[in-house]
Amino acid sequence: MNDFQELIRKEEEQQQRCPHSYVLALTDTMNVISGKWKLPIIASLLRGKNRFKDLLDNIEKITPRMLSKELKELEMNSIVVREVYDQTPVLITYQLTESGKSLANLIDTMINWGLTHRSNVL
Amino acid sequence: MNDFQELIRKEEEQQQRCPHSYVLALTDTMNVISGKWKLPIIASLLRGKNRFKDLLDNIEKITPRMLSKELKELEMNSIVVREVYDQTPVLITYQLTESGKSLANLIDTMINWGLTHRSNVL
DNA sequence: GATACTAGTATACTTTTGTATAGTAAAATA
DNA sequence: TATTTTACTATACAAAAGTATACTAGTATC
Repeated sequence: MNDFQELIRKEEEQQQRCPHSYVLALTDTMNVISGKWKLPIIASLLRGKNRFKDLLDNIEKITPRMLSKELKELEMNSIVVREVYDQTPVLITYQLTESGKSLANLIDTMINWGLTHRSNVL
Repeated sequence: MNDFQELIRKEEEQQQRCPHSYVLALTDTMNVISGKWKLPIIASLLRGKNRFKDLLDNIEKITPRMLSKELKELEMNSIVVREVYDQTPVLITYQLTESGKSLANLIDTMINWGLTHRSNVL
């Protein structure tokens, strides 16, 4: 293959690749939902559990270390906001942002794919 | 809290939990797409790359070990079928199943969530 | 005053996931 | 005959992710 053919091939390849912004968007989404505890935490928050202890009780087998770590990551990714109510005793809540709440649609799509896949495989 | 109250509380909690089949479906979906290389492989297959070498060349930095390992997992999960054409030299292709192809919709949903999230965060 | 609850943190460890590097067998090409 | 191509496998290792267990500080309750 000569240089010209190689150039053509590369250009064709470029056409087939999806835009870089799509790759970034997909990576962002994966970062938000991947790991053992992200989706259980988000699902619990969608159901209205919003205190540390609520989540700890609601999510089976999660340790405080993991819950704390994951909540921090979700906060950094703007999925969750941590709010401190300066009462006595202090009350701390974790609320989903708009982006966080909008994950419900994605989760639905994932559940639907999973259900269809199960019926395909049988 | 007495036993009756506890019972009521548990029943309310049950109502809030999503059906077990949904949890299974979501877990299935996560298993299919999680890991560093699953989505790049699926995306390449969607673009028509179907030989081992094609994928190896098309997916930046993947090693043959990982490609082989992931393709086997995708095959076990009925996302991909490996076909051996008994020519000489032998030709082996990896094709997406219907379930595999239908991941394109899920990927689109994920990209759209990611794009919206990026614009929300700015 | 002792115990319990909330909201976590600290340390050490195990398991899972991914990487680096080299090698194989069968056929095709130079 | 030597090198290249396809389609992988093998071994060892490093890094990331998750677990187990214990602990803390502040307040509240018995």
